[in-house]
Parts: sequence; C-alpha cells; structure tokens
Amino acid sequence: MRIGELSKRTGLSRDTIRFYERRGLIASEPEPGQTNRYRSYPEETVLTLELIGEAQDAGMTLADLTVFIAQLGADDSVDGEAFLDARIAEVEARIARSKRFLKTLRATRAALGRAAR
Amino acid sequence: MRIGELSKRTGLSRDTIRFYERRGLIASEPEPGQTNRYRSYPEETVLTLELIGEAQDAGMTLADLTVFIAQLGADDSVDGEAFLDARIAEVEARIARSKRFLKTLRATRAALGRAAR
DNA sequence: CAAAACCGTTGACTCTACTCCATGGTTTTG
DNA sequence: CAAAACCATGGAGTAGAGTCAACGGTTTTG
Repeated sequence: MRIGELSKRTGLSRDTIRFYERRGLIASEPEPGQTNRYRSYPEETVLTLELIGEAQDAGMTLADLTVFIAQLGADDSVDGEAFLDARIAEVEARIARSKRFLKTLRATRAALGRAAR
Repeated sequence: MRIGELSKRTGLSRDTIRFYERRGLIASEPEPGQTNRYRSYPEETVLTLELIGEAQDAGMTLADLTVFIAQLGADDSVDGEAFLDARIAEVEARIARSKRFLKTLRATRAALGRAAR
C-alpha cells in the first residue's frame, strides 16, 4: 500500500511515517514493476505502527523500539533477554505510577464534584 | 528546605527544580529573616514533585500539570470538571495501551527464552 | 488531456523538557 | 578565616519526536 492509504488507516501523517522509516522502524519496497519512486508498504505495517503507538504510550523511545523491532524478527539474540527484561520492568513501573496518578486525578475530580454543588 | 536538600530527597536536579518553579508548578519563599536570595521550599514540595513524576509517566505535559496543580488548591473551578474528565480519559487510555504493549513485550520475551535453549 | 491529488527529497524549523555554562554572592566547615 | 560547598540569574545548548515548506515528478479523474 502507498503512504497515503497507510496514513489514513493509522492516523499518522505522511511525514511521521517517512520519519519512522528513516529511523528504521518500518520498511518499504519500490512498487513492483513501476518506474516511479513511490514507496509500497506491506499490510503488516499497519500493525507495526499501532505497536509503535502503544510502545510510546508505555514510555519507550524510538531508539528502544528500533532494538525491539529488530528482535521481533530475529529468532535468536545474545543480549535480547536482558534488554527485554529491562524494558518490561520499566513499563511495569510506569504503569504502576500512572495508576497512582490516576487515583489522584479521580480524587480531585470527586472533590471538585462535591464542591460544585 | 533549600534546593539542595529538595534535590537530594527527590532525585531531581537543582536545574530541574528551578525549571519547574519558573513554570509555576512549585513555589518557594525567601528564607524568613534572611538577606540572601536563597529559595525555601515547604515540606509538601517533595510530594508535589513526586506527583509531577507520576503525572509525566502517565503522559501529562507540564502545561497540563500547571492547570491541574492550580485546581488542587482552588476549591471551585468552572471548567475543572471537564478538564479533569478529559485527563482521566486520556490516562486511562494510555494505561490500557501500555498494558497491551506490555503483553507484546512479555510474549516476545517468552519466545526468546524458548529459542535460546 | 488538463487539473487535482499524490508522492519524493532536502533541509530548516518547532516544541517540550530539560541541561549546562559563566559569573558572582552566601554558608558551612576543618 | 580560607577553602569547599551551596545558591542565584541569565542565557545558550541539547535531545527526542516530529512538522513544514519548497520544488519537482507521477497518477488519477472529470
């Protein structure tokens, strides 16, 4: 699929998609048998981009994601376990802290609801 | 308490603390009866800074936090409920997406564990 | 077939959230 | 009391993650 469709399907701008490709997070091939220089992305790129979004929400950087995505493809990895263990611990901690903050947000909301009437 | 102690107790750099103060997230007073220009922070600033950390992990920006912290003190607020409801929804969504990513991380870790032996 | 809609590259620019001087004053300590 | 440790201000610089503009090809469409 071309970049315009991918953009529509993911909600990301074309520029963002090209930016991710320069960073090595996704890859395209030239359209087969075409002389234009248009990128063509495989269907699964939609899923990869959704994964990137989730990972960013979980606090991962694009640099981390470059490593992680490389590991998704590779069947073996020397330091992969250590890397993944570290990322898992980080994300777990971030979720826990986010939940604490959510409680504060809800408590504030409740207090405000009472004060308002 | 002076900035050095606050820095030690929160793990934040002095520069970061001063940066937050410029942004209006925390406040200091001059040390009472002193002629120096040293800041003096109340005890609760430690908690505020911890809150800021959690909020950032939850994906809030400092701009959002400025509004939120103002609301913590004010007993009434016109648009407060709408603001808080929006923030709560955002944070909930971000946590949900983070959890989805965490699953992917764990699955990858498991696959790698099996492939390694 | 021409206008509209797409696509590509390059390079500069923005925004957020810090971080790092340089310079100079104040406290603490051995 | 001098050196070390601490504090302040102002301004410049950095990193991460995009975003935008300019210019020029390619496809699609009425």
